[in-house]
Amino acid sequence: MRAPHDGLVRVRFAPSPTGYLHIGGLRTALYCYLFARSRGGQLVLRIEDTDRSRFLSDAEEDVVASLAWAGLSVDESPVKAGPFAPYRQSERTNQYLRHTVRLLHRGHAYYAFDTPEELDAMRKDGTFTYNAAGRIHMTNEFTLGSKELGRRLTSGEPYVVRLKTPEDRMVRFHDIIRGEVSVEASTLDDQVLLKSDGMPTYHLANVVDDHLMNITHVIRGEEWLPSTPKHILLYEAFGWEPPNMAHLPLIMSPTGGKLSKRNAEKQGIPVLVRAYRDLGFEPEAVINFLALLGWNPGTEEEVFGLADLVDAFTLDRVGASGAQFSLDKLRWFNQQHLRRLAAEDLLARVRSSIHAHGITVSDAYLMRVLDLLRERIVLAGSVATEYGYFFADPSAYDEKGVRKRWKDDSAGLLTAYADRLELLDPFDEEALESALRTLAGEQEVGAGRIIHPVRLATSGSTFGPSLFGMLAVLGRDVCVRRLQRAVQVLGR
RNA sequence: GCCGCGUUCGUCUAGGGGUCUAGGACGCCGGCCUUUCACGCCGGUAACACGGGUUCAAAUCCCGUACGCGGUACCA
Repeated sequence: MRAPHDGLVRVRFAPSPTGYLHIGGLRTALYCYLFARSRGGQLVLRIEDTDRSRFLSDAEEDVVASLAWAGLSVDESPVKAGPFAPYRQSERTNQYLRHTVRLLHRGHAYYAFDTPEELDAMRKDGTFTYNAAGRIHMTNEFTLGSKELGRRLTSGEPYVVRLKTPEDRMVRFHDIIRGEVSVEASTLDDQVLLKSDGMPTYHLANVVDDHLMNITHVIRGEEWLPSTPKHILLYEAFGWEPPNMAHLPLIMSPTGGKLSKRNAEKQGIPVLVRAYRDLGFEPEAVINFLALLGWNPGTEEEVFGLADLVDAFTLDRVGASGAQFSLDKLRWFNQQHLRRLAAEDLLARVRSSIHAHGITVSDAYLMRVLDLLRERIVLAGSVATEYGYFFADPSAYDEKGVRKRWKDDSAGLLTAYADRLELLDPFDEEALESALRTLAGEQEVGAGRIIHPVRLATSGSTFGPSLFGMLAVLGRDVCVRRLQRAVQVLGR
């Protein structure tokens, strides 16, 4: 089955605005993007807002913002317009109506009047399927008679339109990732196409729009695989050539199972794209991680920028089995990407997260801090949280550290060191170190006897970057003040 | 229940009949470096779900079983 539009590849990402963009949704969008771009094709963002009861008004905005944050550009979207506008399904209802009528005329669809309650009751015993065998027991075009049908239709009684599933045949299609997939038509439901509120279901809207928008490749999550045969039937009913299909494996939680919001957050894994942004993750790292979750380049290369991914990506290297999300690995990718940033870019990234924490510092100072921290930060957002002592005096001293490092002679040694710092010139790394070592020599103690308490006093912590580099950045006044304060607080 | 899709180290994966005593990465463990914690470097742990075929030969092909996941809505 070849798509009709030779040459130009057109892919669509079609989220439903029922919530903010999920990390799994971003992965689908990414694969759509990578495939489209790697083939010199186009990417369309289409909003599938046909469920009015679950509609969330700012979800679309979040999708657009999240894609932009991730660096995934689209060629056509509700906010960008294009030759196939509108791109919100709620604004295309006339199309769905028109096509439903077409199906009705051709005998591929029919009117049905069963209420949700009646349907529930039928399904209670578990064996009911609304198909060729089941529909003769229901209230519809086939069981009502033309007079009653006409009456109900003209009197405005609520109805749905269902697809008339063929009785006994195999429905087959080729999936780029899974190969040939086939299912017996009798196991399929007479899918509702048009709901009683006049809106189309996903199935109808999706098929109609993909066709009308010249989509050549449908790339979506595996959860759609079971309903694809119904879509194939719809394409046939319309007399259209189906697009190429590719069903992506699902992202699973670290304990297996769907990476649902509840499931994931219980394990400390954010699911919303905006949460990764707020936590200070690098968009390229998130993208890199997501790309390798289900796809691999066939080489041992792992760190990719978006452009590299576009160059390397092919759909035939996408795996078929679900992959568990791993925060550890994401953090590793984040660190890799952080390191590749030019100094100014790193500064900009950290500056924005620092501002978000209400801290103000000069770029010059922050740059010096970053020189010290560059190799150790995993997350831009962690500079403000884990290395807060560069911006404010420590509010507490690590308890375990105090027990281990604060000795009887600490107060005396620190006081002596503080005195020397007052006079130190120049106040730089080298001078700081030699002053400390000189003091240690005079007092006949190991340098560590001073180094550790000094770190504790100036940072509140037992670990961190090179001590003397840190003191130099902090500056004379801050160092002296913190040393004296620690002597006061920790005493002896 | 029924339908569909999957199954290589704990995790992401390479491999697609002989080159597999199964490779890489994350994690974990050890060592080196070091004032600390990281980084870096060196080393280690650890996998072909099971059972039948096919074949001279199977992680690779076929069938079955088990397990996992998805679907089974007037949700997408």
